[in-house]
Amino acid sequence: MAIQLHDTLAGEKVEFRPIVPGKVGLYACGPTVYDHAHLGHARCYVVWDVVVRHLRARGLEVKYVRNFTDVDDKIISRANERGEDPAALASRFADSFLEDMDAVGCLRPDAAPRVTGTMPGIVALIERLVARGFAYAPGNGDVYYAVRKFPAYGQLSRRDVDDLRSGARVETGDVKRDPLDFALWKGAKPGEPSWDSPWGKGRPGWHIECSAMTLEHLGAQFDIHSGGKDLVFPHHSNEIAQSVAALSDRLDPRDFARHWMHNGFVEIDQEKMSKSLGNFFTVKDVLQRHDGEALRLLLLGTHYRNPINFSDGLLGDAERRLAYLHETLEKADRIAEGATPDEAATPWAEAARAALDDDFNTAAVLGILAEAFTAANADADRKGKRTPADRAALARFARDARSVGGELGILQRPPAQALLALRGKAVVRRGLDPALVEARIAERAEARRAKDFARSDAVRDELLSLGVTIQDGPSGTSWKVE
RNA sequence: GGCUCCGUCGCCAAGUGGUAAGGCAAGGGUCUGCAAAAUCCUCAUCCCCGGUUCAAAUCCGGGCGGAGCCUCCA
Repeated sequence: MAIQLHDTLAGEKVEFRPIVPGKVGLYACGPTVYDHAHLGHARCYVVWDVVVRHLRARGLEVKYVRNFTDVDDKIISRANERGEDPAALASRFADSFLEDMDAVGCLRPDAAPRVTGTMPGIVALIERLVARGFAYAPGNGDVYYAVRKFPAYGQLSRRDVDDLRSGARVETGDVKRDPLDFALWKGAKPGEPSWDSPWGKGRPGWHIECSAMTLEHLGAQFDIHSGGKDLVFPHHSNEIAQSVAALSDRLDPRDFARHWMHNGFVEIDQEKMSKSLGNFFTVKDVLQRHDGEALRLLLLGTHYRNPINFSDGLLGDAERRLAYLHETLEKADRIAEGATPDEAATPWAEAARAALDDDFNTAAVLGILAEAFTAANADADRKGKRTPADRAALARFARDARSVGGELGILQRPPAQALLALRGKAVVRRGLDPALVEARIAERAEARRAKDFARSDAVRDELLSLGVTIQDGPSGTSWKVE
């Protein structure tokens, strides 16, 4: 089954063919670590995580590289505001980022290079660009890339250099030869961290780091480069210009990353969530009150290229939906215990994988899962004698649900544990005391034994007013919180 | 101004040439001491107008509405 992906450079969906059969090099632009991760980061890295998981599930050996940008204007200014060392601040937020990504179920990348650890590579690449005539040093300690020298500039974003020029900001006293030229190296200003270079002390520009890090970890040419839609221009356009000019003689944009994938934004009230607009939620804020797997489920409910609106209500829906999935799995496990599933995968699991083959259509997969879960529930609740075949079918369902779930990065915890975690967050949101709830339920059980239904219903109503819903089942009464 | 993209049931959301997945909500059953949960049934012709085609939500043209990029940004 061929994997299709929407390639920004091609402008359409194309068949994915690894450069080296069986192997994939994937680079995702990582965060600039000057603050905690927000939901936009969560979405983006959850998406690339699914890409990695699915490619691996299809038998491909994936090397996943995601960098940390730990040298940057904003890091420096934030550090100065707080009187903190920039490196320490960046390192602190990098740790915070990893913690958040773990919480939403992302696998760690195979390599996580940092700009501060890539200086020799960056300097070498800039030297090469200067030597090949694509970059120039005006003599003030800066080095710029000469955009006009690169014929394919703007191809990724389908922009014409002359159109860009008319909109470009021209600063007075600029040392750039062309307003579009961008900095590869910035001469050090007082009080800034800096590194030695042939042009004096300074630090790299924003874009060159990725060119250097991909070269170091994935080679001159690799399969997939990914990032948020907002990086198409200028960041990724500039990366192409740098890497291709430095490393390819024929100057073909394809000689860097074969394919480019970009994810859509998380929006709040139909507006892009971003730090500059101030309308962002950090992952930590959200996970304080909600479960990471539920957030992940919400993020996977929309195709990765489309915008996704975020609200508490939608997250609550996802949370209830996740509880349903785990409850169903728990039920299936209980019934199927000890049964041996058929080896062959269910048709729906194959359909789910096929949906992932088609540009990682996670939303379609969730639709397919929904039908499978409904059917499993119907089976599990059916009255009467259960045959070995019934139990084998549920065992197969549970196995395949976890297998498909594994490609999405969900449903990997034991259901009971997940349900407890979900309830735990709900308890926090409601400010409830679980011991008190349990005590009231015991009281109600006693009333029910005595057939005192008036009293039992009164207890139930009381709990309901606290947001606690109870369910009487064969093995006792369970409860959950809205 | 240039360049991308989007507009599908009350809400969320797949589908991008072959006659509208799925979820939530809603209404009606089953189950239950009553509930809850689960399950079953019901529930859209795809922003508007033209065109291409045997056939269009899907392609083309024109509107209207919304978003993004062109400056830091996932």
